[in-house]
Amino acid sequence: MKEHVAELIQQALNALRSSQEWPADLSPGIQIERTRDKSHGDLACNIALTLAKPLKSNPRAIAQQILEALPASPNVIKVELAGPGFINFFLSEASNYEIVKKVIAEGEQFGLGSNKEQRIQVEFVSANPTGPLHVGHGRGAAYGATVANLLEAVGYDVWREYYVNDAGRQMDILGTSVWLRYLQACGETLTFPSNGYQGDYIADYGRELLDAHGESLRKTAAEVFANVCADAPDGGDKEKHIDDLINSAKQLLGDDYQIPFNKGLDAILGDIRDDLGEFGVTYQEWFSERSLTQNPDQVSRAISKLQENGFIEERDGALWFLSTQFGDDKDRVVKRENGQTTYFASDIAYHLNKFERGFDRVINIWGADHHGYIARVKAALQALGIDPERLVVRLVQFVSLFRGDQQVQMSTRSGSFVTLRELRDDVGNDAARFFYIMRKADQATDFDLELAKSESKDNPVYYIQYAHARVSSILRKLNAESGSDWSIDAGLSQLEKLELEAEKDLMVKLTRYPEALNSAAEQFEPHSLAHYLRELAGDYHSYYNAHKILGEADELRDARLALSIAVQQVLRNGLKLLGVSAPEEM
RNA sequence: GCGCCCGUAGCUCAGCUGGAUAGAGCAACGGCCUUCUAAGCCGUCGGUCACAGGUUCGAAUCCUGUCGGGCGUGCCA
Repeated sequence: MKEHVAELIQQALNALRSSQEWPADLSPGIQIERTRDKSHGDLACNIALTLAKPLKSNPRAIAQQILEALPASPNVIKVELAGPGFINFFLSEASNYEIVKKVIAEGEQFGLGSNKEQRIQVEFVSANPTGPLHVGHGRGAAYGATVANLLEAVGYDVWREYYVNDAGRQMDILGTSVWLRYLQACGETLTFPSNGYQGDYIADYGRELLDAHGESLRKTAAEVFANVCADAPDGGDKEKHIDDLINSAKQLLGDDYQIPFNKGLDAILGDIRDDLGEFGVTYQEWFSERSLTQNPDQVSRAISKLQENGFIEERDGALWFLSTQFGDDKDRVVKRENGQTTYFASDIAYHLNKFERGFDRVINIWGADHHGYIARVKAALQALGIDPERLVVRLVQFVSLFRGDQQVQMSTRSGSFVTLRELRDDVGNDAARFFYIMRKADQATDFDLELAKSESKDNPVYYIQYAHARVSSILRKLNAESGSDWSIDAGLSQLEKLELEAEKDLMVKLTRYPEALNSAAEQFEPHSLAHYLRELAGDYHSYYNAHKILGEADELRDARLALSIAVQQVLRNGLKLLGVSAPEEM
């Protein structure tokens, strides 16, 4: 309908231009808005206000001219000039009924966009596979999955990807931790490094390794700790201590070092994958960081490419990427003095790889603590000749858990963090998915566990689901009472019986769904869709409470049922995109 | 120090990218069930949009500064 009215305005402008009254090169963008106040009609256009300056004329006078040039339309019953120069459109009742027919006809397809022929990659979560996901990762998971769903819904070709950091020192620490636990399981006596992974699950992996491989990987504690620097509690350096242990493991095990390393990696990654799967979060690809360095070595190639383009400089034996030339705060090391490439170098290679795979746009969803990386990654893209605008980075802020007004203390360091799985077990997947995305992602948020679990209108998830279930409930009762003397077609042919203000409001709200979906997708802001659904549910609850459906005359009953089913359909479509179930009964 | 994000009702947050009289939900107070689920509905109360300037027909929204809060700022990953 917005498009229709915009078209009317466009025709009026064309007419005014061709009649020589206005300059021909005038081509303003036409904005049509929904009015906030009903006395302003249904739709409003501010075109006269924006034209006031270029035309050097009074906005009301311009609006008057447009109004006179406006072609008639069956959908518009009245057009008014109001306020400083707004043109207000009052739509016909019939135009509202169309939406009910459309929703019913399109069903699950209602609101979906057509193919936009653009490929978008969405990379999200990408937590290091060194332990279970915690509630912070959960927000990234819910947000990323929903953004991907929304983009897909409006017509983009979406590729969901998890970047697996399966290379680098952290993973070596993990592999070595697993091996040391294995040695303990074999009966070796040793002091576990203070900087190793302390979690109980690591000890489980050690035991499983013993079950699977017997003592083939066993070395004596004395050998392992032979040339290892003292740990911090013994007055040494914990970083040096763990690095020495890693080297010791690599030397003593040779190729077998891969066994405990992969044991840790596979077990944890498998757990993460299960966790996300249960949460309704799936990927097209789990992209291995290690694969970047293996035939061909894409990290070296990326560095060479930067070098060819003249953005690499050697300093103090290390290779630096001159990111300051693209607005970064300081230059960044890509290859260390010891010859090892940095994590950032892998990141450059990964992003080059993404664009070489042909994605038109790439969206990275990162934790807020990574925001310092945006400038340097964009700098690298620019240096590689890729338009940095094609990379969108969205940051997800932290989550604080509350139980009522009591904050749940969490600290990654002490290992007392709450895992995503614990959260899901506690409040359920639906509430978790919804609560995670109901706030703007770039804003820190409080997650009230008590509220998420409560079965009352205070809980927005239940509130929306309940509206959906209510419609099912009516239909159940209808079937039980009157059997089959009802059909949706009968309802659709009686829509003119819907003359209540509340019914019009509902229909207008339904027409807004595609707009809400589109805007949520393009802005990467799923929270706005969540708000929309809550409003729609609220309108329906009000309506339900004030007006009977069953027991009214057949024509009216059928019309109201059709409207109810349309509302239910939209609620279901929206909830599906958010990853929340739409129950038939509560 | 520098960079990014934020500041809207007592609380948690929206505000359709510059529009008309700033909106919801909690909380508080007062109503509504012999009627399709009261897991709900209706009403009342509540605001110097942190502050000060600027841009223009028009600013919570854009620009500058101040104050206050969060995060980041490794030859770590």
